[in-house]
Amino acid sequence: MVTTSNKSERVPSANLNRRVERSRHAVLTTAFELLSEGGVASFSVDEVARRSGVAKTTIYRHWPTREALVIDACSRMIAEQETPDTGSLEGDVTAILVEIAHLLPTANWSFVLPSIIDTAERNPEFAEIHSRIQRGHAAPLREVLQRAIGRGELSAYTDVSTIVAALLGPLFYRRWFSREPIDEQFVKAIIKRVLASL
Amino acid sequence: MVTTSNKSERVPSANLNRRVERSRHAVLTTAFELLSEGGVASFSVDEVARRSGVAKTTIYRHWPTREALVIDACSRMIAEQETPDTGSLEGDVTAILVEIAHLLPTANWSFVLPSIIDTAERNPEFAEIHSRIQRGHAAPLREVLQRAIGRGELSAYTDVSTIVAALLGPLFYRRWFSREPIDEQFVKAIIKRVLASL
DNA sequence: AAGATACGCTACGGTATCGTATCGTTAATT
DNA sequence: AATTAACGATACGATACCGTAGCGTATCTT
Repeated sequence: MVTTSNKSERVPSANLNRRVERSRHAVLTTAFELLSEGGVASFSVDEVARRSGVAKTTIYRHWPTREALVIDACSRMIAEQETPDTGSLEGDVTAILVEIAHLLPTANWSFVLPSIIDTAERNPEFAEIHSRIQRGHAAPLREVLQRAIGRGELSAYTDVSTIVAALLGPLFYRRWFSREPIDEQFVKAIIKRVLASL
Repeated sequence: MVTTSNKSERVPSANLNRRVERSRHAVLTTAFELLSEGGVASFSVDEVARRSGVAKTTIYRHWPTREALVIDACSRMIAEQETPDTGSLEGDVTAILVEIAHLLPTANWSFVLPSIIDTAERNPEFAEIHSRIQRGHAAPLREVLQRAIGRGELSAYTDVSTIVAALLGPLFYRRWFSREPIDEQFVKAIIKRVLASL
């Protein structure tokens, strides 16, 4: 940036940022919470102002428009998951899917995701966000599959995308479509079927 | 409330119904169209009135509230699919999945479904509708699997629900989550994997 | 201590929507 | 032909939301 030297290009100081950050953080937290409850559709800046205690005028000083705030709040959902390394493909895949199965009924993002998908269906900005969230979910799985290919545990010609769909699809299906419980037995059954076919 | 005399029970005549049906039909058609475009969230009675040419007052004579109309329009999406009968399980499953794969990128309901799922996440009435739509999609698959069990082609202890999730999940995953194309090669790969494990 | 910066509060104007009321008109019933 | 039922047009009150303006206050910077 700029040196504080001769006259100045006014670098924002730490204290100043602390103040700005306080309201920014309060707003984003509330926004995310509101999003979890009602989805993108029922999200309103007025409500965020009411709940967070931050004045609406202040909110509009940080975000130019409602949509910008929603998008910013959505980005909070891009939660990278850690990639396990058990040594075997089956171990890795099991670890990942059990974790996801555990998160699906409870995690906040699982309530918001349909709303984002819906919005993404008609709004490119949300399509981009959805794409990032999606990649985040699939990333660990892709990695352990690639590693298995590296070890020679899988053929180098394996179609990773298909396997990912075959593994994640059934879980997501149960969470949002058939709304059946996702118990460990189910997860194991899916894994067994998919891996047996490789 | 007056009896029309001793004899008749004032059955609404055909002509009267014709008139009522005309507006009912116009409204429902427009409502469904509007739903396909913008989802449940952006659905408005005023817009239906504008597009359909039916006066808003008339709409409210038939549906007590906006939500009632939306729900009624959503019900139009419960499109039963026909169940094939090729003689073999693989033939039947292939026929069903290819058909779905063909519909997923184009059919109107595929644009609205995320919106319904989102709404269903917090609204019991929509949860019920979603459940019916869902059962409609899975029904043919369940049936051909049951038939296969009947023929002895599958073990009587096969968990049908798991197989359905394993087959439909990957397709839905690609349509709404990873947004990858669903070509015939992919469908065949999924079917092969799942059926090989039985 | 003095000036700059971010904030809170209240109040707008504008728009969209819901659901209702009123009243005149058209179509169907008898 | 007379009556009844459904419809259309307009207007309305109520509410919620967006985004902005004005102005005073608290906090930070120097």
